[in-house]
Amino acid sequence: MITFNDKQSIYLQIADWVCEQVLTGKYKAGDKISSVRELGSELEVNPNTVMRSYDYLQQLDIIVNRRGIGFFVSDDAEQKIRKIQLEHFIQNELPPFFKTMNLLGISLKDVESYYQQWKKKDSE
Amino acid sequence: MITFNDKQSIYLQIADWVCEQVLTGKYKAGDKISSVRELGSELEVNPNTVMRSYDYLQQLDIIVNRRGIGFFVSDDAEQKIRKIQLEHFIQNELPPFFKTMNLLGISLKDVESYYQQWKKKDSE
Amino acid sequence: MITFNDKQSIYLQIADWVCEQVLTGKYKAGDKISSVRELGSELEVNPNTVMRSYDYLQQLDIIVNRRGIGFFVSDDAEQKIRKIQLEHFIQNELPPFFKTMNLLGISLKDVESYYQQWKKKDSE
Amino acid sequence: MITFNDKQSIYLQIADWVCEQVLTGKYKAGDKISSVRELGSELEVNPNTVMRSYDYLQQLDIIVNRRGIGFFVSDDAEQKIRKIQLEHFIQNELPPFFKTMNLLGISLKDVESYYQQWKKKDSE
DNA sequence: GTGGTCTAGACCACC
DNA sequence: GTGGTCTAGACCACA
Repeated sequence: MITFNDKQSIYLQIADWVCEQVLTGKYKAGDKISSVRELGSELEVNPNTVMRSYDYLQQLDIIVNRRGIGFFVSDDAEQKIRKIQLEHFIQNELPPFFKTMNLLGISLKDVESYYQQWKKKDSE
Repeated sequence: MITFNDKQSIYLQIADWVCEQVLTGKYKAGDKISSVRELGSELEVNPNTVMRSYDYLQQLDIIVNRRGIGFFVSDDAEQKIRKIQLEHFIQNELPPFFKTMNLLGISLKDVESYYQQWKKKDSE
Repeated sequence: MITFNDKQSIYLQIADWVCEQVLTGKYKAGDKISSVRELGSELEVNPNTVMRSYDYLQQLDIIVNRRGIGFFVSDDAEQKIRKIQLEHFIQNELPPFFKTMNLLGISLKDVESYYQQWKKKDSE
Repeated sequence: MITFNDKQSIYLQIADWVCEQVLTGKYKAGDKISSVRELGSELEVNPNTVMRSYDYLQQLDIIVNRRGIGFFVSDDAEQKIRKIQLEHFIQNELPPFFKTMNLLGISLKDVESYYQQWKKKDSE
């Protein structure tokens, strides 16, 4: 379901994955998300780790907890995620991305052609 | 000389910085680079940390050691760096970059306009 | 458990020892190996030194790390080790060995008789 | 003239090379060997380093110094070298060599075939 | 002067 | 509990 990356902590990768489900519409506002135990066993990860992801998402008001019932996608989750990720993308991802492009002599046209290739692969 | 970032370990940032010096031509093939002690005191960092960077670069054949004399930029350092970084960029940076673009609904034109802004800032 | 040799750095001797455990089947693919602290106190060596060994083995894909859990013998560790050591033996050990044999006038028969003696000692 | 190896100190490699010249008869008992400066510039090495080699060989009574004239191969140099190297070979080289053979499953017959190959190459 | 190794001890994030 | 990084300081061999 997720293939984990070694360079980022697992709980953040799980949180990102949940956000992705929201952005792609697989999780909608008000939906109940998998329980900590479910997701833990599914991903072969310690439930504590999943709990940490949910804690993190809860702090960002992306999910809410109803005691004894489970975690639910909050009403404005999608907007929140969009806002947070867009900000992060522009401030923290684009500048080093552009810097690397410059250093390696990669033009926007090059990026565009890679983009076309990637879209093909992705749609397969 | 370098302003360190909290998200990556110092020794990797030093290694990256050395690579940047090579790519921008400030260090050329055969040049002696600063000794671990020199660079350590210059960056206000422990010499062991610099040593770790140099170790790392040596494994990649980007720098070589001459016993008792110091570290030198290897002959094909620039090619090596270009190859490694280009590969990394295409395989590990572009795909998640495109994925995020898609998720957030950012087009290549958007990226281009950010690029123009960034170039202005950079040239100031 | 290991008696260290002065001529090679400790961290490399530890790495070699781990490889030996794999080659002799004491560690099998997927096994968790001792934590850096465990092995450090067992060998009366600083944990950092063990860490350096593990770092080295990890670069060779002989062991892998699971975040927060420990180091594990990688699936193809034995093959990797065999390949690396065989290559090293043939390219870097045999030629000077033969050269010395020639210079000192030692024949293969001589070597064989020493071999028989060594096997006796070893089996005691 | 010599291609230096990174794993051993240069002065020992130079000393080994001198011994080799004696064993192969290129230097004979009583011969004057290259001066420290000559050999230093020839090998592109600091004269101090060559001096250290000569010091080392002098301690072993393999060469002798005649003040103001130079270093000379001592009368029993060849025997001395043979004795020292043979001892070293049997005590320090053979055992780990046999151990590696065992671990990697290499037989004496394998070694013999490699030996034949090596002799061919060497005689080219 | 150069690197190379090791120790001791600290702090951190993560599982 | 796990590894990962960094510091401070020491000692060594080498050029």
